[in-house]
Amino acid sequence: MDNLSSKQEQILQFICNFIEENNYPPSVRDIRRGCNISSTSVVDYNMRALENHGYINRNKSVARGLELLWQKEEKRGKDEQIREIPVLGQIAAGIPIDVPGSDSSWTQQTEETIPISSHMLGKSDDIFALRVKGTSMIEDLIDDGDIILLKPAKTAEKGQKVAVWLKDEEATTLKRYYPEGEYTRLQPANKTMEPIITKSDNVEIQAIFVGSIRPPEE
Amino acid sequence: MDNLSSKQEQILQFICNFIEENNYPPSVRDIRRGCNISSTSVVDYNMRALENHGYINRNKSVARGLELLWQKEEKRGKDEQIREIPVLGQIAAGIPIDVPGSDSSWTQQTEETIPISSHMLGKSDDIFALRVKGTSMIEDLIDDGDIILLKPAKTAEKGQKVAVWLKDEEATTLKRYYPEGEYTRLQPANKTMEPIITKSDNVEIQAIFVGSIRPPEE
DNA sequence: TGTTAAATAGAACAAACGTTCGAGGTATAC
DNA sequence: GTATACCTCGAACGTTTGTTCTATTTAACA
Repeated sequence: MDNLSSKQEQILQFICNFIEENNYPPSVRDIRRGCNISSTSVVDYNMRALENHGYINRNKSVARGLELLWQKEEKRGKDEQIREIPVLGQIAAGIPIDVPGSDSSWTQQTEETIPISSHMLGKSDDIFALRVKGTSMIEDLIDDGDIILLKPAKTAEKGQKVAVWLKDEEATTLKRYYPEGEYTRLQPANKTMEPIITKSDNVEIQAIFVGSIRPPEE
Repeated sequence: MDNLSSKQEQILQFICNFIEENNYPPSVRDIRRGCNISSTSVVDYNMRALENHGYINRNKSVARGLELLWQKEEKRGKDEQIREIPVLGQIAAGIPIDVPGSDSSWTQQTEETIPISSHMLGKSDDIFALRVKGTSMIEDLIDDGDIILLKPAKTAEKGQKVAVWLKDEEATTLKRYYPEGEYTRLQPANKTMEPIITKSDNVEIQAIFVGSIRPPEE
């Protein structure tokens, strides 16, 4: 907020408060009263300045045809901190199951989105979410019903948690990734379950696990 | 939306759209045009009905002095799904350290809040968050820098992840909880670390781990 | 059919409103 | 001083706008 006189700042602030309170913009004369200005033309004069600086929009000769382009930092900040992450479906953390609509990619349809604070997201803008079915990753604190955040990728490093597409089985599953030459071991994080060992060219990495959100138990 | 004629519904919808588009409410004559109504008095007539039903507020003889009390389901829903969870500070997942301002309770000051979709929260309204320092819970997928969600509690069951206050040490730490008679074992989820074994009456349970949010790596 | 209430129509009024105009004020620079 | 840029003041004009008034149409019902 620079280039503004104290009066212009005051007017801007008043408009902001007025709208918040009344849900409709103030008239020129409302501003005159609210800011203790003696003449409507002074208000007009300063509003013109505000308009030129891009803080407001004015709709000529429309009563209260006022649009606030400027927002207080706090408010704008709050809005920007929330990103809508699409929940693209489910993924099996257990016996691989066919994911509805998965022709080796999820990016078709979105069931729903969940708002996530961008605190928790990096700058990556292609992160998506899946709801976990099964308990094969229970020891990695990924339980049935959890929501996991994934970043699309084609390759992964040993030990990483990845969503993989098994070509032969035509199924997708979430496992730890252990490439071992000709074969690849997909290791669940659950002692009661056996790893999946399959030919490496049967495995197609879809996305890498980057974060999880575990809904609290009641 | 009952008790409304189709014309009243149409007007309500128009007002909604108009505000969304212009950021200020429509005049009676705007509504007349927008809804193909022949007379302003018809608009007034139906607006009066809307006002009586509590869908809008009208400010007499104030141009565009119109307040929309009714909101579309979708929009209202979106707003309500976000809850601000306070991040009350840090907790050691490693060597217990004194948490700033912790006289066996965090509920004093709030550093910041993070917006969490209420999808991920139960109905509990006292959940708070802490930022994890240290890697003692790394095998439980709680890493340095993670944000954990906690529910205040005085007791816990064996094996649960809890935030405990160690009276003698005057320190707080996040560990798995294993009460073993006279002594209590606080087990880190990290093979390279030894459990803390201390007298049971030295342990004061603060909160139970209910969820975690792991910010994705870049 | 006639009766009654609800809805519509068009016109008009008074207030609210955005905007303009000319005159004056104040400060800074020359 | 004078010039100039910036701001203030009060009044006024013409439009927009909420509201009212009366007359007319429509719908429901007996």
